Amino acid sequence: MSTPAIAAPRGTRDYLDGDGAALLSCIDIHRRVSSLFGYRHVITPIFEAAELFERGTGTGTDVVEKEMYSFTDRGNRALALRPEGTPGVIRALAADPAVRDIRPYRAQYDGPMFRYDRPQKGRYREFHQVGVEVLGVRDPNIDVEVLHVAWETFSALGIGNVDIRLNSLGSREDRLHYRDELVAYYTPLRDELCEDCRRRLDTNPLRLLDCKTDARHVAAAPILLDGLAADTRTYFHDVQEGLRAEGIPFTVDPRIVRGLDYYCDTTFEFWHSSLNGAQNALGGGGRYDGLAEVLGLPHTPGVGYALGVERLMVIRSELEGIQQGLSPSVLVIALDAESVKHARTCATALRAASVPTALDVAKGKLDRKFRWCERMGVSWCIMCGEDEVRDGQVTLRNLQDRTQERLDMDACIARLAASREE
RNA sequence: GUGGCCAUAGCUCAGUUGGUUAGAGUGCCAGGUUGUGGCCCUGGAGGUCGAGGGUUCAAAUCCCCCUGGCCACCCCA
Repeated sequence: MSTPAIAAPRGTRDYLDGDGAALLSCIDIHRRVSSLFGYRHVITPIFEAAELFERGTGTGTDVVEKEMYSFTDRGNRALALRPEGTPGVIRALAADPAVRDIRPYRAQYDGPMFRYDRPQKGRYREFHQVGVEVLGVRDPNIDVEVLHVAWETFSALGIGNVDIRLNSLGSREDRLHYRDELVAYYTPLRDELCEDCRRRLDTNPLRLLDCKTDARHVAAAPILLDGLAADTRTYFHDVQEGLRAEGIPFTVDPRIVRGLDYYCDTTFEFWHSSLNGAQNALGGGGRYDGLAEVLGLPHTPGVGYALGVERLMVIRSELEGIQQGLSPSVLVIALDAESVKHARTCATALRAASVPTALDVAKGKLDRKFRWCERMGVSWCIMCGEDEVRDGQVTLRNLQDRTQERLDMDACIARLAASREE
């Protein structure tokens, strides 16, 4: 009693009971949808060389500079818990001789990510992402396909009204040129800017466009899209045409610049009205043709997205009628010690017929067992006692309408299997 | 990393200007009822009042600090 209990670390959470099912349900749906589009599972380490993110994600980004879980192991290696999935997936795929020349290579992934940030609802230090990457091909139709997979995932999750915000950052040269333009525009205005913006002007000028307080300056600022070279402009145009042809709605938003260094050309975010704040996104992504080279790997163009599972869950929890996974749908109860064997046989047969079945052979009052079922969402009970063993039958009770009947085992199984399909 | 609100039973919450044994509802357990749960009755368990320190004769209550949650920033998923 004197030792204090150990709590879960700040910003982490336990997924118990229905929450665990809800998390897995989102991940399962994304796996199913992306598999339908031909995306192969890629599983990469949860920790990587810290340098992978310093070079890939970028040392100038908050994600790497302020939020990364970096540490050295007992062999004095500089490692980091992954703050995002893309660099690891690119490292694995672009380096592997068996797959790096398969073009395009469609990859899907999911799992925990880590960022040292101040926790809030829908924002944790350990959180989960699902995502895809397509490597090896630079083609607007691939960008469209990636957005299509995301769109189908939202649909399969039952999440409607997703707002796709689309932008193009152009080539690296376009972006550097635009950066200079922005600095030239903002520098004379320095004294009129808010404190944050003065800082951004020095550190990350693209972020000036995110400012809410200096909206009038943002409105008059030069627009990146206007300065794009002809071929990148055509590329962006083709992406938009492709989305229209696919019937995927989107909004072009020149302020979508993304927080990671490696993006070029197409970038996008997924917004939803029930998440607070304009900066709170369901997910995002874009094209990163230069990333592999920055990591010292052969040139490998790519495009992908990542979605925050906890944010998908926030939205889904506000929807009605979403089935949050399966609990056992039947409890088999042995009413006395002599009936345990009969109950076991019955449970085994039900599982063989794919009916989720829990077995209760413990002592205790029947009414407690019924209430246990109620709390667990179990809707059927099978009772085996002296009479049932004698007749080779079971008693099947419907816990919702409180009716029950004596049946042969085969009839009982057929009954339950049929009721599950409704 | 900055600012604001908050923390009492498993859950939802009372708790008077600081006052002696911290309550209610609900849930849980046992019995009334030997193999049948929604109502009723009886009894029971369950609290370091988030942690630590301070003020005081006396702290759930006032002060400090820490931890954690939520909200708004920063930023992102």
